Amino acid sequence: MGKRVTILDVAAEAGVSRQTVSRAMNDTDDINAATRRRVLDAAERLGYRPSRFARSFVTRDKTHAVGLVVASFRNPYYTDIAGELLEAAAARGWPLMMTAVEGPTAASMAMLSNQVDVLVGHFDQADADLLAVARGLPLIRLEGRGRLPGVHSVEVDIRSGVVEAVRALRERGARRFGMVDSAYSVHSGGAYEPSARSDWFAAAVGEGFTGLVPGEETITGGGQGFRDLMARHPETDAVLMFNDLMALGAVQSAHVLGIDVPGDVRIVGVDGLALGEAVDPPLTSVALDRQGLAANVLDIVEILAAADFARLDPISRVVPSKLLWRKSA
Amino acid sequence: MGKRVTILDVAAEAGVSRQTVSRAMNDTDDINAATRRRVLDAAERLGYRPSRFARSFVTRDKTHAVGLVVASFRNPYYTDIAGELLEAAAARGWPLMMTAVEGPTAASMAMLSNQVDVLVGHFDQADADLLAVARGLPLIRLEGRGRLPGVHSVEVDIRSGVVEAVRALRERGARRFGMVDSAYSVHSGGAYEPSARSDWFAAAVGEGFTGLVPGEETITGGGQGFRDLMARHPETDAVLMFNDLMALGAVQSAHVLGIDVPGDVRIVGVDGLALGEAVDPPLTSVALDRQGLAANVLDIVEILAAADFARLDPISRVVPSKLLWRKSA
DNA sequence: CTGTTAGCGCATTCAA
DNA sequence: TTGAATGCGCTAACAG
Repeated sequence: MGKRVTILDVAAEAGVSRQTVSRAMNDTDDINAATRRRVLDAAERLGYRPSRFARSFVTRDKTHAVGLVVASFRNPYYTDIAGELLEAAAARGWPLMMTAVEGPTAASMAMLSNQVDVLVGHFDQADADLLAVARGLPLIRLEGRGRLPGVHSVEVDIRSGVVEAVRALRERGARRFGMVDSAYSVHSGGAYEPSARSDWFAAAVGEGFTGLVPGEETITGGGQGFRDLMARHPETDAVLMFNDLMALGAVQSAHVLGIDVPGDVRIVGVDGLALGEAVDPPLTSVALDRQGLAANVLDIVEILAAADFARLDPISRVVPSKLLWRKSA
Repeated sequence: MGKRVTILDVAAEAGVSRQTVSRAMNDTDDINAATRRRVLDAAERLGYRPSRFARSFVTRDKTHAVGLVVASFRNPYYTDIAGELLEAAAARGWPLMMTAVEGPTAASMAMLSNQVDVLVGHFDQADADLLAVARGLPLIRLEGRGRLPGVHSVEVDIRSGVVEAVRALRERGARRFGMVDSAYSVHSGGAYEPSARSDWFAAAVGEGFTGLVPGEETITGGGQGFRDLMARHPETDAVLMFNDLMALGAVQSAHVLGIDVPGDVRIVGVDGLALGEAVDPPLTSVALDRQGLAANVLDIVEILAAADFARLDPISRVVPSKLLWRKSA
């Protein structure tokens, strides 16, 4: 592990000053072509590569390095959002870095915090805990609300979409509503606890709510939950699945059970994944406006950048959801 | 937009030396608790945040920053690989950065090249072109072969899996083989050109090859291609779809056409996406060993890191594919 | 426990 | 077109 080859070594090798090497490497025009060639050859010979740290240190250009903490790459919900963010960031010319965490995030965040200017993600932790591991970086919480200075957020209004979905389902003749909820809850200590989503749904439905069953947040879990629901409440003619992944499983289960969708039962998912097109019939869904989400996140980043990423009071945005009416309901 | 708050400002504000500020910020233990408090308060008051550039510059620890160029986040094929890589990198404690490119990659690569030590991706360009935009960084080509120094690669052996699939299909009684190929080809100027995958399939099948039709590399495209194939060659009883995404569409199309899978037609995809579980029947697939892929990539990174990311002669690895036998064939 | 002294490797002034 | 000086902001090594 020999010493690093520096600009000085190249300068000596080529018999020029280090500034000339710098000019050659950065391809500026105020340099003799022959000199450049000679320098470049010397650099090649020595295996010289400029230190990216020294370079970014000295140029100290304004960066907009966004660190994205992705909960899971197995779940298209997150990758769809990541893709949108990446695309939007690239369009603005900002590097976007990602890390995926499936367990405790502290280690990943510490790693990222040395590389970026701001951290974005679907964080579970409380504001204070987040701030503690963020090493002074501002945070943008996705689908949650930040209260403390330095914790900003972009919320997603699923509720209005759920309400609209119920209204639309009623219009089409649905009378008995059931839901398969997520069995997972951050706050409960293992026991199932109805999600906010299920509360909204129950409130919107009012009369005619047949039942609520929990299921794992997977395709298989959704299928299982749907079977449970239909076994306990066979009169159900409209089902809201906690998310599209689970709804995919529900549609598949309906096939197996000989239940016609949407003839016998109307199925609605949440998220609006592109994947909803993969099943027959294509999934109707309370869709998240991902582009709007991404745009809002980057707008906040822009504001933070203008303030040199100082600890500003919380900036909060809300992105409405929209009903994506396909064939399953 | 004022001048940056530096460690010196904080030192002055707190009435200590800059080294003490450094100690307080980095939370080392050789510092008096009261002093640290005072420094931290001063830092907070001034809105001080250490320059990550200066910090990484001066510590100059060995980094293993891997830059991943992802072709598309809409395609689970790439995100599954990205997830695997991310997970494997995190396990080794390396930051992994990603960028998604859906058009020309030069701009993205230039951006990334300032942030990472090595570039990894499914590159379309020729070695020489890659090297030109990589600004001296070594590259790892996924599912391709590097020939020039500095261009390493991890190839995936789909061929053996295809051959094995054909053998297994024959064993189960299949006699007439068709394939829906990808209509997309880098090298053709727009015209359809059979893929290598289709050549292997045709060679493995020999007698009994009914037809080859192109389709777009999407769920819908796969469904369309499958319909085309069955319309032209209704005697087909086994179909290889170019990839799983297209196979998802084929299975869905079969439903619509009243074709029983695998009773009437056996359908095999390629890639082994987790998504294959989403359809009924679950997809049989020539699966890519993603973990093997990720491990090999990181092994190469490790070798490169040991050589300070110099331009080494090509390192090439090959990851075998394995048949994932589910229910569609 | 705290302060002092030295760079890290580069690009950006300036002169020549 | 090239070279000499200067400093970016920080931490490591040593001193006190």
